[in-house]
Amino acid sequence: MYRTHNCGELRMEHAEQQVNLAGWVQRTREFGGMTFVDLRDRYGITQLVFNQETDKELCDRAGKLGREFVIQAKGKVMERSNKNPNLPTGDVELIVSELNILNASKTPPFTVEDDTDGGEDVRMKYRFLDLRRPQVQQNIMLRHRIAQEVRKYLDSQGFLEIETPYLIRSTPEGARDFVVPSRMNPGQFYALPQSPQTFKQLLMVAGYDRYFQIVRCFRDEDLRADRQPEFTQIDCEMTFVEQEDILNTFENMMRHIMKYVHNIEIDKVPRMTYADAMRLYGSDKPDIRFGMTFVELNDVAQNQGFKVFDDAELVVGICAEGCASYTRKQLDGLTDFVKRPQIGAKGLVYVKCNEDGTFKSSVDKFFNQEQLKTWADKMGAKAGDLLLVISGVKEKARKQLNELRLEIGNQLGLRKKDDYKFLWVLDFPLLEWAEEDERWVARHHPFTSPKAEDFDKMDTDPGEVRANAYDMVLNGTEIGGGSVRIHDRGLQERVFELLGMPEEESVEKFGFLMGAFEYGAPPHAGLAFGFDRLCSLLGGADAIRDFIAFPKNNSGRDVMIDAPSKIDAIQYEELCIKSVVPEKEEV
RNA sequence: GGCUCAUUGGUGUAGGGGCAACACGUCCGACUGUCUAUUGGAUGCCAAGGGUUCGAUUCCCUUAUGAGCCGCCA
Repeated sequence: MYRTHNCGELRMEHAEQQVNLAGWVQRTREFGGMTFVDLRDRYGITQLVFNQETDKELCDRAGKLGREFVIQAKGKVMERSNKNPNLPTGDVELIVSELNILNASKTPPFTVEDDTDGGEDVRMKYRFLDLRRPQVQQNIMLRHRIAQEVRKYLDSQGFLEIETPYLIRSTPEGARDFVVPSRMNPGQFYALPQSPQTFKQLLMVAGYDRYFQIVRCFRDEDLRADRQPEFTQIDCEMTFVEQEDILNTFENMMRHIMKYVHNIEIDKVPRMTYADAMRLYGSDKPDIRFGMTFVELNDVAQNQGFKVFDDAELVVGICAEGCASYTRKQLDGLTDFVKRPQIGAKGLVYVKCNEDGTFKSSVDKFFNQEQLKTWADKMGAKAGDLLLVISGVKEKARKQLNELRLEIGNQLGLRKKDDYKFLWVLDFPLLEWAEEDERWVARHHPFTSPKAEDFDKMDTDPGEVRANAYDMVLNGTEIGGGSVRIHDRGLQERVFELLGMPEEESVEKFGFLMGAFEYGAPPHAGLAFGFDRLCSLLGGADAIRDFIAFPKNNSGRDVMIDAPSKIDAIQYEELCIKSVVPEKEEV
């Protein structure tokens, strides 16, 4: 046995005991005839002490230990004369009698501690060192905990964890596929799954009425801080259930996770329709940690001579409580914020509700005090508040005001990371108009069932058809979503028709599923959670990278193992493929 | 596909048309109670290529790499 205890466990009660510890040298402190060594493993740090008076040779060897050396130390646990209240093990130290260097280490390029001096780049290149840092280990451990609680909960509810294949066939809808050439089938390719969608539905047809999987998914799209080319989903599907059952089951899953991971009890998760979310927050994933909901001002702000408003489809505002004291500079800052090309607003109208009951606005030329008061009343503003108003085409204006609302929320500190507010968003539209292809595409996926009461709109007004689809939102981030699936072949064919997919094509692409649906497909529904994202939210971070042991960078590269890489000519030959990368890019 | 920013020692930053500053780390030395120990000393030529200039790390262009965003991500 290399160790009898770990580096985070020794306390006063262990005093006088003979123990063995093993770990990494965090740092050494030489102090004349004494040497202190901080020994670290993932459980904590314990101080080792060497004294020249006791054993000069041993003390000298300890002084020569470099950072990140792997050592084993045997000795006696003693109460410290100078205790360190900052360390859980700070009451004791190990008086070392035997020191074994298990492995020396090159000097690491950055310090392996929470407050590291290393930048993002070096840390990613030496990810194995970065992963030694306590903070990163906390993240990885949190991920483990959440995964275990998910399994515990779903198992308790009768869910079966079933694996599905990674080498599948390419499907037309959705994101770009990663493809894998098949050596045994020249000229043909597997695709890596964007999600196990069709397989889980087949499992439902097969009678495994409660399925889940914590599973890797692959999408070949451009990346962001919260997007990786391979990411993990908690993928679930249930048979003989309605939307309500799904909502309850998975709301309870989140309740379970919050309770056992963070010891937080969450209330009944509120629900909001997609239409309301758009109207009140301008977003399909509203952050309901704070109010500041949209108020539409068309009736009080239009037709009073201000052309910008009169020409707009929508005039909509928010009331920022207590912000009437914003300076000219701050207001200009907000205006610049919404005018940034990413947001694209033409401008921003503000109204300060002064303490004396008067109003000061950027449109005083066009509106008198009385008129401004009707705005303030409509928005429930009181003295000291600031009204911010945007106008334009409905959808765009809402999107812009949403960005502004979130920005103000940030500025006012209303978006606390440890304040967890869950929300179900329901009744998403079934379809979305794809400008580029000039056709309707499934907003969720093509197996999503339309709401029965909207069936008659499918031919007349496809854009208005709502789906039995739902998203779970946490603090303004979509953490999961799903739908009640179509289990009727006739309805499925009708949806494919709406999507402009001819029968031959749908049979070619989804024939296996359609075929299966002819052999007794039960009603079923499901959803999937973005596991990495959930971990990052519960860990209080923005980047999911911090919660993935070996993430990829912005351009999909693993800088540690330097992937992707070229392959040998022989591999091309075997796979019957040819690279047509232009010369200059071949390097 | 587009936009923005960045690239200075082992690491993180500062600087600025002629001398590269600070901190951490590392190495050598002092010190018997430290725990961001303290203390004395040592340690870099500014991503690459091209241009402007008497002179470039600094200004300009290109490329590469990285970060963030828009498009994209059912």
